[in-house]
Amino acid sequence: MSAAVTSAGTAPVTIRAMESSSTAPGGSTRREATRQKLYEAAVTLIAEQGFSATTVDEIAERAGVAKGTVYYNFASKSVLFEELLRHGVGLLAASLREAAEKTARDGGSKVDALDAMVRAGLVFIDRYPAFTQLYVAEMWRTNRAWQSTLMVVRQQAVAVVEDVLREGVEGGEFSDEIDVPLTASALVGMVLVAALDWQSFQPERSLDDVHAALSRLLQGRVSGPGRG
Amino acid sequence: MSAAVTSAGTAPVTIRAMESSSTAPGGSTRREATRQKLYEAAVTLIAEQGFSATTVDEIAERAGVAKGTVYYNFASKSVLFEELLRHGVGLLAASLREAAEKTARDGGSKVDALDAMVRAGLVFIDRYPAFTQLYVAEMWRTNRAWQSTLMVVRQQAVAVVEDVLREGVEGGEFSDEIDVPLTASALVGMVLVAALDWQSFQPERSLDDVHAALSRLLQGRVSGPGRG
DNA sequence: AAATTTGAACTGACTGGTCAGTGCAAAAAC
DNA sequence: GTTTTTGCACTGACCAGTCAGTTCAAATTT
Repeated sequence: MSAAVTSAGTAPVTIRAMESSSTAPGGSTRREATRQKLYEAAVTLIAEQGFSATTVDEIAERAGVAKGTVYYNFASKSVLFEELLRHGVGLLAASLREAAEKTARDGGSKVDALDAMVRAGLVFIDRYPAFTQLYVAEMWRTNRAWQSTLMVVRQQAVAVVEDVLREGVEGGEFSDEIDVPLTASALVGMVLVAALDWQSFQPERSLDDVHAALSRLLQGRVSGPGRG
Repeated sequence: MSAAVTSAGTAPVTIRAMESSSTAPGGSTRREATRQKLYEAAVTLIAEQGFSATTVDEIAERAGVAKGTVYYNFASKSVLFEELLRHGVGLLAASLREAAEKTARDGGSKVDALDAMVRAGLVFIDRYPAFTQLYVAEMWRTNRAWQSTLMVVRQQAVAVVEDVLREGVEGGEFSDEIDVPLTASALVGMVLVAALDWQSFQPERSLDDVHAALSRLLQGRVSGPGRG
């Protein structure tokens, strides 16, 4: 095994991008706009073709920017990709946490919180389908340079689900027999795959429709005869 | 009930089992052995690195074969990959169908059938983790040459789940309100993601353990005492 | 049964092309 | 006047696919 983690020495590249638009602290917004364009170009291209099959020239062209600009803004193709990952998952995690917290504020149960998070997940995937594709495609790869980035990024999202499950167990709402990490994974997988299939094969269906079907599954309302 | 159906009864599925003898025009055993070696080399490399990042030279080297041999046996890199996909999903679909049919023969309910299929899925992923990784990574890509192969291949596996759900609805065991295709997707996703996370992050856990956790979720036994 | 032929299977150096990343002078934006 | 972007030529590595030549076991001939 080589495990050649060569140049881990470089200074951490500034991870701004997320809070972009609001309150410019003397910094240039122009640069942020360029980076944003590059993110958007890269995310769709990589989702369609994969990282390796996507060229920097393509990204630059779709972003309407010169190739040199890509390298002025990002140290390398992989760095661009890693920052894109962090950027996207940051949005997702924030959205999930927001959904869970709102439910808590409104006095909802933990199942309600999970349900709200399922919906938030669907909304996110509906809004950023390319990012979701890309995430799924790269998540379980071993041996990749950005392995550690992915781990961090995954944990950020899954942890929110785990937290709600754990609170549910502690509060007696969920059986203390449940396996929190595994159940969280399974729930994430349920939403992820159902949503991707929805986007890919039945894009005309409404979000509410899909949400209703997943809610039913989540709440164990699958068994039992129909009204006929 | 369910759960106790260990893999003892199922026939061990070996990759070799698929082609073995029949349908060979030249009837050469040597050639089949070479192709098998190439499949095995390709599946792990592509799972690790992705299709585009994996070179034909690497595949040949790992298979212990010259590069020319790859092209003697397959028309191109993509063709090798497509045949690999068909090969693997054939095994999975057969395994799922077998599990469902055995449950039916034993007079089990449809929930039992689903549970048996969850287990069969886990067994498959446990045995061929690389194939599973690769499948997930390529499934939802648009724009790829083997798009149609993937569709066929996906349908082969998902259809088995859909069939069981549909039969369950018709027999009154499941609510006729459920959305069959979407629920099937969600169930597949649940198993897929939970299993991949298991393999990636907690490989020391037993299959029974993981199966038990998923069974609980499947049967809606998540909510605790008090039925909050 | 030894010598010879056959051809499927395999080999690996080679080719034509692609692509990440560089370098830099000039323009544009701020 | 500093920061950012542009445009474009260039390099060096890498890679899919090719092809003329080799291997060897079985078939055929002697």
